[in-house]
Order: sequence, then C-alpha cells, then structure tokens
Amino acid sequence: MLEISTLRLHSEEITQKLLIKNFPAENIIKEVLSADQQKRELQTELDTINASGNRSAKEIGRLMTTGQNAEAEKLKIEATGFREKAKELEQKIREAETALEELLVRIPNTPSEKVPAGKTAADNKPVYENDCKPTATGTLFPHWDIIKKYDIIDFETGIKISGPGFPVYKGKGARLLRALINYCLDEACKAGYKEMIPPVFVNSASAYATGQLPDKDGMMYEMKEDKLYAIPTAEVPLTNIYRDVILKEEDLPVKITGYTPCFRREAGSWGADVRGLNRLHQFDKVEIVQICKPENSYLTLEEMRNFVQNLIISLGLHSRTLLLCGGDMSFTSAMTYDLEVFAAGQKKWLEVSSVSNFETFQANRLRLRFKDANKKTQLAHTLNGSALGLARILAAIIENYQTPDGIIVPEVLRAYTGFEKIF
RNA sequence: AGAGAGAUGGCAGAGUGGUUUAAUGCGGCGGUCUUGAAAACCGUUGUCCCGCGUAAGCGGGACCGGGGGUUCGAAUCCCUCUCUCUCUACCA
Repeated sequence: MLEISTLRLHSEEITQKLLIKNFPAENIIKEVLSADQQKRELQTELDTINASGNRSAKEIGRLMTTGQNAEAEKLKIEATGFREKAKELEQKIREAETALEELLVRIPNTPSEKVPAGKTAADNKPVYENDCKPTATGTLFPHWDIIKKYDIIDFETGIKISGPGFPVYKGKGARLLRALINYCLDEACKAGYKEMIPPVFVNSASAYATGQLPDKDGMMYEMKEDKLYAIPTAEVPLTNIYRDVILKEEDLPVKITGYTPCFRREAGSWGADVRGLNRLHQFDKVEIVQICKPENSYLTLEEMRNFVQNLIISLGLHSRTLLLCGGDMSFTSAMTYDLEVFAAGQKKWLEVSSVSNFETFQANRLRLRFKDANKKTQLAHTLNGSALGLARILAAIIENYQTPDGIIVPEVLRAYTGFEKIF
C-alpha cells in the first residue's frame, strides 16, 4: 500500500510512474485525495468535540471534589450529549477510513526508474545469462518421462492421495529434493541469512499484510473452520514476523531465510505447457528476505540477485536473469528480477526465482519501521526472493543431467544425497 | 476439551468511577563527577492522527489485549470476543 502522505505530496509524479505499469491512476488518486480530505475534516471536528467534552468532565470533577455540587449538576446537564455526537463522528470516520483504505489497496506500487516500459513477458529485459550449457547430449526427454523410468516422482499416487498437482517424491527422488532443501538453506546461512522455520498456515491479518488478501484470496487454500490460510510462499510468514515491529537502526539489515512447502490453488492456470513439475499445488521453496534502510535497498536487490544467480551456477544449470518490464511486474513490487533455468528436455525456460524490492509498499501495511539516526521512526524497505523454487530446479536437474543410463547428481549436492547417480 | 486465574508502557509492577498528565522500580538515552569505567546524583523516555512551523518544536485528539455498553467523566463497572497462565484430560 502506498503511503497517503506521499500521495498527498506527489500525486502527479505517482500517476506518471504508474503508467509504466500500464495502470491509469489519475481518477483513483483523485478519489483517494478527496476521501483523505474528508476523513481529516471529520477527524478535526471530532477532536474539537472531544477537547470540549474533556474540559467539562474535568471541571465537573474539580467542582465535586471541592464540594460545589450544585455547580457540578448544572454543568452535567450542559455536557450531556457530547459523547453521542462524538460516537456519531467516530462512526463516520471509520466509514471514511474504510473507503480510503479500499481505494488505496487498489493502487499498485510505483515502479523504480530502472524498470523498462512494456506490456508482456516478451518485453522483459535480459540482463544476464550464464554459460552452463547442458552437459546432456543426444535425444533429451522431458522430466515427466524420466521420473517414470526411474520411479522417483509419482504423480498418479499423489492424485490418489490428494489430487493432481500433489506429487509423491520417492526414494532417490525424495533424497535429491531433500538435498536441495539442505543445500539451499546452508548456502543462505553462509551468506548471512538467519534460518527460520515458520508456520505454514497463517491468519488473515498476515495474509492481508503481505498483500495476498483481499485481492488474491483465490490463490490460497483456506481452512474456513479455523480462519487460516495455507501459505503460497514462505514470504508470508517470514515477512509477518516483523509486522508491527519498530527495529533499531543497528538491527538493519535483517536477513532471514526459511524453507517451507508452498500451497497454491492455481485456479484456471492449467494448460498444455504446465505438465509435470512445472506447476504444482504443493511445492518446496527456500526463501530469502531482507529488511533494510531505504538508501540501501537497491544495492541489496543486486546482492540478493547475485546470490541466487550464483546458487544456480553452483548447480551447473544454464540460466538467465530478466529485469521485468512494467506490465509484467507484480502489484506490490517496485522492481523485480526473474531468474529462469533452461530445461533441456522440454526446451523451455522455467522461472525458478523472483527477486523483488518492495520499497515501503509492504512495510506500510506491515507497519514495519525503524528508528533512524535522528530517532525518527520511518518505514523500512523489504525485499525477498526465492532461493530457490525447488520443484522446477528438480525438473531442470533431471532434464539437464540425464544420460542414457541415469541422472547425474550435480557435484555440490553429492555430499547431501550420498549418491552420484540415479539409475 | 473441562475448571479456575489473568491481560496495564521496552520489562517488572501499582492503580476498583473524578488534579491519572498512569505511581514506583529496572532498563535505555543525555549529563555531572572520574585518567577511563563503575557507583552515586540530576534530567529524559512509547505509538498513531490532526493543526501550525523550513525545522527543532508547539497545541489538540486517540491508545491500559480487541470490539461494544453504562456515565458529565472508565485502566477501573457491565457485555462480548481473542489470547496467556495453572490444574485436569488427551496427544506426536
């Protein structure tokens, strides 16, 4: 959510910036400003009434303790009814606040100046590509064929137990996935991230604070009985650790990481090109999160992007990094890099990480702040990224390391798997 | 899940209808003293909203778990929800 104070001062500039995201903001911003104006007028009115009510009450108290009861009674009659008026105003203010909030949450984050214009994924700007060309040669099969051959991932049994999109990882397949989880977490810890194991069900306040609610409630599995949501990403619980927190300047940057399974309903997003591990209802992901001072957030974004790029290189996967154009960015992001690996069997790029700077957009809803050197509290900047989305990494490893007589395990994972080849 | 007890500032902990502007202690910050530190002493201390001001700040309002009620006036009384603790039961 954008800050109303910024919107008041820079509405024109914000409108301009939002055009990069193809979002026509002029009208809604006008509405916001007038709703804000109305709310403030009501607030001033209420404050005035409260001030005079407080004065009378105090005076009555003083008269009664000094024994001037007759005077007190007279004043009591005069003071009757002010509370009712105040309540009426409070109600109006609540309504005005709700109206303002409903408008505000519909305005996306403004893109950074570095974000290129564009409408679709085709307009994303490639900024990096590594040279880890696949070692596999000959006829290359997509992973959904290979996993059957070695019986390491079983979709049919998953369908029996849960439904489509809930695979069962078996034997060396399970072991390889667990190796990836441990490897990614260990690398993140080495890079200074503190490991967390958060809850995988969150309440609506948390889902709201990171932006999954109210708009995207169709994406999450919901347990209505207990009013809980299955997390679509560890970003939700990890970021919410810092909801309503005021950090000290010396605590920054905060760097945390966590592995969780992620649950996504993916309603309506199924099609021919989302076979196998490409898109699942449940998948595994290691997430990295940073909270930092505003002036550092773009350096931090680069640091996080480099970390993820190097992680992918260390797995020997051919990958590229795209700077997302305005039209392809998420609602909440100010700047996003998508990192893709090439899956040699399907001959397709798979998105395995998305690293974003949200500036104060998330922090505003989270009320995540820090005290700066001048002892002023101000909103922190938040960033997060996948490191990595493991189902697709697994798919890419299976396809890129396939040989006629087995799948080679990437070298860095062998200490974790205890084997070098799946056959 | 049943029974009981609770929820007050960064923490501990008073406060059961009216100078409460929430006592006091600890912690934090600043200072005096000191070669430096400790101790002692003095001062200071949260969050949000509105207004004025370039600003430091000043003025007003709100906040004692959340919401509602009674009252001229609520941390205090009533209702309700949530959470925590203790005991019992159950459980990995």
